[in-house]
Order: sequence, then C-alpha cells, then structure tokens
Amino acid sequence: MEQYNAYSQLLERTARRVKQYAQYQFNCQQFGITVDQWTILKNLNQYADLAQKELAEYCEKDQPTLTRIVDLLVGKQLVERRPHPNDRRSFVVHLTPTGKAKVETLSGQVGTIRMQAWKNLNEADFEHLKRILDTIYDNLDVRKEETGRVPATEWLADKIE
Amino acid sequence: MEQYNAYSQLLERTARRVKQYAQYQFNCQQFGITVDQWTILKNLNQYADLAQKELAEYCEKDQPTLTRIVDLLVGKQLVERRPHPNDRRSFVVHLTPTGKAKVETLSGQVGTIRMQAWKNLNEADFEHLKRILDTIYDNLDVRKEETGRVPATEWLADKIE
DNA sequence: TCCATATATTTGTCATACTAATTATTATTG
DNA sequence: CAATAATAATTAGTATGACAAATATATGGA
Repeated sequence: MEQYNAYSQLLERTARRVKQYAQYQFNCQQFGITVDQWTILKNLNQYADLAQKELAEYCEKDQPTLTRIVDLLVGKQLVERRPHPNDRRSFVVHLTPTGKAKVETLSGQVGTIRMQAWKNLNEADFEHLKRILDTIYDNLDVRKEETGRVPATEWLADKIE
Repeated sequence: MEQYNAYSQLLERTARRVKQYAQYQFNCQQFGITVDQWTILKNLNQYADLAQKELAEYCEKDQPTLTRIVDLLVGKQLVERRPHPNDRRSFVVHLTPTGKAKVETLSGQVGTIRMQAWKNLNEADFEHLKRILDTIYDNLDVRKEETGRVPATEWLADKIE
C-alpha cells in the first residue's frame, strides 16, 4: 500500500513534462503563444463566442486565470471582448480573424506535437489511462455530490469532439 | 488519431486535482505548509542533509524553485541552510528538530490523503499507470540521449522506498 | 600558477493556480 | 418594489514553474 504514495509525483512530473515539451516546441516553431493560450484559442474556435465563465469551464481554468490569459490574447490581437447581449456583467470572447487564422495554421502542428507523447503506446493504453485518471479525478472531488456536475468520463468524450 | 489531443488535458487536470485535493486537506487539517513544501521535507527526512542541487533533483524541482521553497521553509523554521563541508558555493539543507517532528507527525495523515485517490483501483491499475506515464515521460525528453540520465522506471522505484 | 570553463546558488521576469475581496449587475424574496 | 442574495468579471497576494542572467566558487588545462 505504501507505494501508492508515489503516484502523485508520477502524475505531476508527467503532466509537467507534457506541457514543457509542448511549450518547447511552440517556442522553437515560434508560435508566439503559450500552451495555455492555445487551449483558449482552440476552445473558442470549437465553440465560438463564449462568455468568460463558460470559456473558463471548457478550458478548465479558474476565472482569474482566464481573465489574465484573455488579457494577454487581447494584447496579441488574437481575441476581443464583446459585450454580452443579455448580461451587462459579462463579456463574450470572440476570435479575431487573426486569431482564427492562427488556430487554423497551428492546429496540425499542435496535433503533431501532441502525438509525440504517444509513441510506443496503443489504443488500449489510452483507454486504461483514461479510465484510471478519470477514476482518480472522481475520487478526489472536494465538493461531493453537487447537482449537475459532469462526470469525468463524459467530459472527456466532449473534448475528443 | 485526433483523440490524442485530449490526453494532455486529461493528465493536467488530474494532476491538478490531486494537488488541489491534497492542499485542501492540508489546509483543513492545518498542516501549515503547502504540498510542495511537504515534498521537500519528506525527501530531506528520507535522505538527510542534501545540497540544494541534489535536493532539487530528488524533489523534481528546478533550482530557482527549490531556492524559494527552502526560503519559505527556513522562514517557518522547519529547515536551515548549513555550509557545505567541501564546497563553499553550496549549502546543505538540514531539517530542524521542529521540521523533523512535523514530518513524523504528518506522514501518516499525508498517506491517508494520498490513498484517497486510489479508491476503486487496484495493483494492476497502478502498474498500468506507471508504465504508461513513464513511457510518455521518456517519449518527451527534450534533451535526447544525455549521458547518465535515469530512466523513468528506475526513478519511480527509488521513490517508492 | 593563471585562465577558461563549469557548477551551485540566487535573482529577476513572465505565466499560471488558488484564494479572497471588490465591483457591477442580475435574480430573488419579502 | 425594495432589500438581499447571487453571479460575472476583475484585482490583489502568495506559491509555483520555466527560463535567463548574475555571482561566487571550483576545476581542469596550458
């Protein structure tokens, strides 16, 4: 039982390396954005014009973090904030033409970068990983049993398109 | 092939939740330290009096990050910097009696917190997870084929004690 | 020995995660 | 309808991660 103490570091270091590798490739290939900024752009392109709160949920960022990433993307003129039609507290984040072009240009390259992790692994491995990580994720829900929460499994299905 | 784009988010969010859950428990139980600070203390207790560079390697932190975490732990009087016997560039980080007591008090509780992730999973799952994450880790080594690098698998064996 | 290079630590900067608090607006309820 | 509670976004503060540069010291070779 003692050994299970190590999984957290195992997870953390793998996640860190995945991000680090992607960012390294982003830099080498001069994408001009961070990996997290890419996540925002990609989700915006997929779902189009989301309020920041919704965007934060899709991207799995908290709201303060999302605010700052959007600030940076606005600075790079890749997105813009538009008033929300029904709620004056809220903004809708919109991909500029430049932003949309960037998503379309980079999509393939990001896909290639992401594939690199999967060398020497197969479909069954992915299924294992998915099941195990989803189980861990659900095991550690701090706010147990909230209404309307999306179980980990469904969330992933949504991400895969 | 498209789906492999999701594994990075899957990994990241799981790692984040694991840390978030642990930190939440640390806070509830008033441990008075962060999860990363715990990592330092635990490794110090296990290996005793390491130079910062070595400590950083064991804890999988980079050196600037380690310097800052050690600063915080020194502030909490849980560790102290001692001159390195053979190298005046270097410090040895030493657990104070308070620090050692803290490690011993918290070890069991941290173990309990960590185990929570493992509900509904078994030994075989752990082996799968370990193999898959180690493979990914090795797939994404930016500095290919350096001399003396420890393969992921051995690293884990070491962590398990 | 002297010099060039390597190493251990620190500092600085930017990006992100988390928490708490603030502001503006909306929704609810008495 | 008015007071209150809830919500969207922001701001601020702390901790961490990645990377570059600076400093002090060590090491190896001429």
